[in-house]
Amino acid sequence: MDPHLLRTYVTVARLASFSEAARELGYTQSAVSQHIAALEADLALPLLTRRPVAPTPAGERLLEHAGALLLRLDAARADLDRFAAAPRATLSVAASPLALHARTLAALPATGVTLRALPREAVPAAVATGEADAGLVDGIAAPSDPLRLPDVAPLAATGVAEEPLAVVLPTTHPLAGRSGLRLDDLVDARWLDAPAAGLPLDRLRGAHGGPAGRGFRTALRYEGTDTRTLAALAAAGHGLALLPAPVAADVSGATAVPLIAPRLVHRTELLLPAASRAEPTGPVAEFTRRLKS
Amino acid sequence: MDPHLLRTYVTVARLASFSEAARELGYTQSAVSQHIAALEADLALPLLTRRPVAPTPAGERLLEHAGALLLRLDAARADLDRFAAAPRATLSVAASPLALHARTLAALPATGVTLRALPREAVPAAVATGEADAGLVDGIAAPSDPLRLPDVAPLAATGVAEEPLAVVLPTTHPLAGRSGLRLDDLVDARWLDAPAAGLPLDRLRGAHGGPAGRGFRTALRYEGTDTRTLAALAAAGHGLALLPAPVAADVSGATAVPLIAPRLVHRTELLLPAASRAEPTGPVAEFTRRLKS
DNA sequence: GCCCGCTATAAGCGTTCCTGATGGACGATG
DNA sequence: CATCGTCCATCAGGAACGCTTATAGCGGGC
Repeated sequence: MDPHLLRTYVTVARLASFSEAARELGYTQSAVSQHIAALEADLALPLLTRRPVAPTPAGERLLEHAGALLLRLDAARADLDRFAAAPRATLSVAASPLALHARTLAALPATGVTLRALPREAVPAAVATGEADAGLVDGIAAPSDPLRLPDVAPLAATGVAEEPLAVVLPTTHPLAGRSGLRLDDLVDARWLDAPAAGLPLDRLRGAHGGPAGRGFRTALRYEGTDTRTLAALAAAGHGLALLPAPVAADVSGATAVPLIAPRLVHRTELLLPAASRAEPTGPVAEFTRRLKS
Repeated sequence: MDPHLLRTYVTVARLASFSEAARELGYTQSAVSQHIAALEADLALPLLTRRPVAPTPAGERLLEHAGALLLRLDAARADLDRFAAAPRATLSVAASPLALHARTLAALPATGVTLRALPREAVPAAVATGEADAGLVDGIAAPSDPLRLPDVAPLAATGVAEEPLAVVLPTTHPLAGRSGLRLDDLVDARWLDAPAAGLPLDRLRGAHGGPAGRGFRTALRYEGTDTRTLAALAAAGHGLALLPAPVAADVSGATAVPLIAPRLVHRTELLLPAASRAEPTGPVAEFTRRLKS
C-alpha cells in the first residue's frame, strides 16, 4: 500500500478513468493500470469495476482510508517543512464563514493578510497541510467545551469567542413573541439545512433533546455560504435557522429568539499547527496574541 | 516520505541505534543508514543526532507524525482485509479496565472469547488494526455525550452504559459525611494520578470548575491497572480517587461520595470497525446485539 | 595507544517500475 | 449487423531504485 499507489487510486476513482488519471499524474496509462493491478493484487480484492470505472464496495472503503492517509502525509510534510522555512511576513488564514465576526476580524494584522473562507470541515485540513498559517473554525458546543474537530494532524486549538445561539423565525411565527426558546419547543419544526452557511444541526441531536435516533426534519437545503441568504430564507418561512445571536439579531424581516435550553453556545476557535507553539514572533504570533488578549 | 523509511526511522529512534534497528527489521546496517539519509535529504532537516543516536527537535515531531501515519496505514490494511476474510467463530475484545463491569461482561458470548485489557488510549488502535474485533472504552463525559476518542481510523462508537461518578475518601476525611460533593469543594484536594487503573482527571479540568489553566494537584502516581489497589491507596489517605459509583461503593475502609457537580457520568462505549456495520451474523454481531438490548 | 563497535560511503547487482507498443473488449454509430 | 474508436490489459525493454557486501572514518573504553 504505497502512497504512490493510493494517490493514483484516488485519482482514478475521482476521474473515473485510467487514462485521465494518467494525464493528470504525469504517468502513462500503462503505469496507472499497473498501479491499480498492484493494489488489487496486494489486497486480494477487486477495487474498481472497469467500463464504467467505479469503485467496488471495498474500493469505497479504501477511498476513505486513502484520503485520510494522504492528507495526513501532506500534513506531516508541511509540518516538517515549517521547521526549515524562514519566517514569512505574510499571514494566510483559513476560516469557516461564521468564524469571521467582529472579534476575529479585529485581530487580523493591517497588511499582508490572505483570508480564505472554506467549509467548516476543510479548515483543519488547510492548516494541517500548510495551505494556511492559521485557521478559524466555529461550531456548537457546551459552554467552555472545546469543539469536536476531526484530528487530521496534531493541531493546537484555542477558544477565542463564545456567544449565545438564536433561532431565526418569521415574524408571523407563533413562537416569534417568546423571549427564549427551548429546543423541546421546536421538535416538530422544519429546519433549514445549510451546512456551509449555517450551523451543523446534527450536533444538537442525540446529545440533548431526546433519544439519539430522532433527527431534525429539514425543509430546504441551501448549499451556498451566504448567511444573509440563509436569514432571508428563514424570514420567508422556508424553515427555521440557527445562528449566533449577534448575527441573528441583524436579520431584517425576521425575529431572532435566543435558545435557552439546552445550554449551548456558538464557539470560535483558533487553529494552529502544533509546531508553531514556540514561535515567538512574526505575523502568526501577532495574530494569536491579539486574539487572546 | 515512504512508509518504509518512516518505519525504519521510528525503529531507529526507539532503539537509539542503527545497527539494532537493522537487526530488528531484517535489513543490513547500511540500508538503515541510507534510509535515514534519504529521509533527511528529502526533508532537508537533520532528524537524528549520531553518537548518541537521538531525535532532534524536528525528529521528535516526525516521530509523532510517523507513529500516527503507520498506525493509520495498518488500520487501513486491516479494514480492507476484513472484506476478504471469512467470518470467524471467535471473538477478540480489547477493553480498558473500567469498561469491564457487569453490563458489558454479561454480553460476552459463552465461548470463544479472548479478552484483552489495555490502557484506555490503546483500545481504539487495537480495534482499528484488527488486533481486536471489538473494543470497550470508558471515560468521563457529560450525560449522553459521546466520549472524545482519538480517531485513528473510522470507527463506529455506541454508548452502552452510563453510571454516576463518585469520589473515594478516607473514612476520616472531613467531607466523608457528605451525601454529595461538588468539584468546587475539592479544588484544594490532592488526587491520586492513576491513568491506567482510574479515570483521566484532565477531562475535568478547564471544561468545568474554573479557568482552564488550573490543573489538579496530584499526590501519588500509580501506574498499575488494579482498581482495588487504587481504592486501597485512597482509603489509606494517599489522595482522592475518582471512580464509577458502583465500583467506588464496593471499596472497603473508605467512603464513596457521589459527585453531583459538574454533571458528569462514567460512560462506556462499544467500538467497532466501521466496516462491520453491515455484518448481520457472527460472534461480533451477537455481542453487539446483546450489548444494545 | 590500541582496539572494538558504531555509522558513513562506495561499488555491484538484482529488482522494481516506468515507457512504448500491441492486443482485446466494449460501446457508439451508421 | 458491421465498423470504428476508445479504453484498459499485457508484454518486452531499459532506466532507476534499493539492497547487500565491502571498506573507510570516527569515538569511546580498556
